[in-house]
Amino acid sequence: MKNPQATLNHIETRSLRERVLDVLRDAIISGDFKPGQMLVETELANMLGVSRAPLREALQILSTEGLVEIVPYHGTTVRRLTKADIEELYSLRSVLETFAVRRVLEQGIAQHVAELRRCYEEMLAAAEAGDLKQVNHLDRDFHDTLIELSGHSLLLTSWNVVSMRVRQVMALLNRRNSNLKQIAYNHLPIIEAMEASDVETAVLLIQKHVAASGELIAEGWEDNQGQSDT
Amino acid sequence: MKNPQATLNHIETRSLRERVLDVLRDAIISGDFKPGQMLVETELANMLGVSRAPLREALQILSTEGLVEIVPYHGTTVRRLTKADIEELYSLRSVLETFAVRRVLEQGIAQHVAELRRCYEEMLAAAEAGDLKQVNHLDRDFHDTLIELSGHSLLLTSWNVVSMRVRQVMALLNRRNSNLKQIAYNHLPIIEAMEASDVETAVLLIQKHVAASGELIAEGWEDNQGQSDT
DNA sequence: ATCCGTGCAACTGTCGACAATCGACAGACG
DNA sequence: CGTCTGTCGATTGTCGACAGTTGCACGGAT
Repeated sequence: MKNPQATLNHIETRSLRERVLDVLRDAIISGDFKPGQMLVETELANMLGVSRAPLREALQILSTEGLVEIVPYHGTTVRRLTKADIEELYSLRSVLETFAVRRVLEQGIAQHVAELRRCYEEMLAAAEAGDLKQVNHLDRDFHDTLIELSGHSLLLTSWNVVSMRVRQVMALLNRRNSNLKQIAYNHLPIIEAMEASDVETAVLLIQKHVAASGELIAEGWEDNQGQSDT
Repeated sequence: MKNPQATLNHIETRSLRERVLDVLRDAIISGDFKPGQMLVETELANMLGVSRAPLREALQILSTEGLVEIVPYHGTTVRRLTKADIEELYSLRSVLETFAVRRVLEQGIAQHVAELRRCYEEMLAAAEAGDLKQVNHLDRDFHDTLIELSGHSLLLTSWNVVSMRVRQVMALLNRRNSNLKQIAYNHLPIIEAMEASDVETAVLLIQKHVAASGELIAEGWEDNQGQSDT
């Protein structure tokens, strides 16, 4: 291809199933679909302008990802999030991230940690600009990057499931924009420990980091938080 | 209901999708479907006597479970298992089981560990009877029980994905029936450490246990092991 | 002989229609 | 009045048919 025109973006060639999947997942993760909400197939299909076949395939996938609950002949609902779920979510998250830290440091490629620092710098900048949304995004990015750097594809897929639901929790909570800079600062010690290849300190710090936000959220969680009334 | 008759067991009411899913999953896990093998929808549908709709839904699920690979317009194949996959599988498995051990011991309910010992006793009995299949089954049972005892449902679902693929690896390898009793004995120290509530020893032992079998398998693994030639 | 289009066959992707299932409600019966 | 039973509406489960895409074999031009 000889650059026939500046750039013309790819036309959507992904299957309907995948596009439907993305739309629904986003709606759940972003909190547009509330926990407990009924997802009626014919309704959704009409809304999205597709037939029920690809829609159902997408729902099956969401089910295995734990985002929706399918009860045979009774319909699909957005999965409810109990306090116990939150506890499980953050405890497993801690385990996975700990594993990732160890793995990244075992490889000992300094360039990797540099990428984390770049995340941090951007997060700090966004925090100073008071951009809550961007801070949240970069926060996610930081943790996603950490997992990716481990170069462990199976870990990554497990992580994705956990990560999505964490995002859902955050969205339902609309994190009161507490001290943004503090959020950014919290990541610094972790990076520094990793730069120093101090595995045990890094592990301890990330566990504390995850546990702290987990407890903070679980503390004020009502089991019917952000729940649909229908 | 006044016990009209002793008991009559429920008739199969599960959806076709679920039943198809189980059949396909078993075929893959047991090695009947070889890695790389093409899974043609129309063929499978005819074999199973169902239409393609529920079949496809089952395939989508298998895809998210990592057992098959769906390439748009090109078909579905049983996922290949490379040496790197095995390494990832066993390393994550180690992490998950370690987490489970900690969690079980934190709860400190002695009755739980007793259940593990029961598994062990049965395994030993089967080993002495020279029943390879039963030993393998109880080996699985031991590790599944460990996870279940943690009472962590999210961990359990993550585990299931890992566990299934471990079973697939074992099936493709048709474990040479080495010293069966040795397999059973290997579990004893873990149980004893747990009974003594010696968390760190138990963790160390289970990590060694998993790492040992992982290395043993990865060592002799050809990347095209048990692969379909089609 | 090689290269390039063209049609074909084998799939997968999508759709609309029909069947099966369940909960709720109303009505019959004791 | 309570219990059981039949019916109904809504929703999911399943199917067969059709549309779209891909790779490949075939044939013609160079």
